[in-house]
Amino acid sequence: MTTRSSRPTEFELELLKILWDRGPATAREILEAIEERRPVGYTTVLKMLQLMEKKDMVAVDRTARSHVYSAALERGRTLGGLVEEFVSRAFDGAAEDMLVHLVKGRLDAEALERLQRRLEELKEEENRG
Amino acid sequence: MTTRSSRPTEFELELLKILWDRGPATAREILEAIEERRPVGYTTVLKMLQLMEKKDMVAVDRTARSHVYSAALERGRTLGGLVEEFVSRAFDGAAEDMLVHLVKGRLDAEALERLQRRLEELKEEENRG
DNA sequence: ACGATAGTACGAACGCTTTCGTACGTTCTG
DNA sequence: CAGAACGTACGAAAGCGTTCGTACTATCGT
Repeated sequence: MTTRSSRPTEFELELLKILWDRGPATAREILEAIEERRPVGYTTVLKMLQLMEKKDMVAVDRTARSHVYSAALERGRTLGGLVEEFVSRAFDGAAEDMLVHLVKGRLDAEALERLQRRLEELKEEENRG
Repeated sequence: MTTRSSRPTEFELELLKILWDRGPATAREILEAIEERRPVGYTTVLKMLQLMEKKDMVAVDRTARSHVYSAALERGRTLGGLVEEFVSRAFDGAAEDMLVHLVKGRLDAEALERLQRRLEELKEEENRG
């Protein structure tokens, strides 16, 4: 029975991405990472982390005075779940329909080339595995 | 000045998709379409449509007693905007990273083939346009 | 030693989406 | 034509995510 990995909200995902990128961090460090992009209060971040702990989205090391938080959800699985949900919500699960939108306007010719190569690799993997 | 097409919420998108698929419809018809999947109250749907009218997401024809609603947002533009937002939110805009998740587990070998052909077309379009 | 600084905990409120009850008007039907 | 059935309008509240103020405790510097 696979663990019911809960769906992170927007803010939760923002925090998780920071933890995935930078590894374990204190509330203040996380705050500073967020503040590079937008203003936010320290207690807001802290509260969020506390709520996420209750949801088992982050783990906390309380040995030091400044608690150290780390992501408790696996990156690939979490993002995969979000993609899955989004495709189902917006395209009734038709991943290919989404692809068109993804390519249109977002990828130039070079990116398309790279993408095609990547697909070629994935296809071979699929043929093997 | 590109029109600020507002982002539909989950429920709003559900209604829009029904209108895109089936064309103009009354509240009751829309209700029935939703009820094929989940229970919902008639006035809930109606209220939603009224709110969406205020946001210019649907247009209403009030000539008949049963008002007839139709989507006021263009399908491609709306879905494209949602994709854009999602990729930016979850992958910091790296559409290719998302691709991997999309392909993994969701697309089999045949779908990959189709996808590659579709990409080929898109690439040619891009070369021209 | 004690004021300043930095940390945690948490209640409370706000905004947004969703949901429905209720009031009221119109149309159909026997 | 009276009552049922069907339709719209809308206030109100519940649920959720986010935000912050405030209270409290621990540590640091002089």
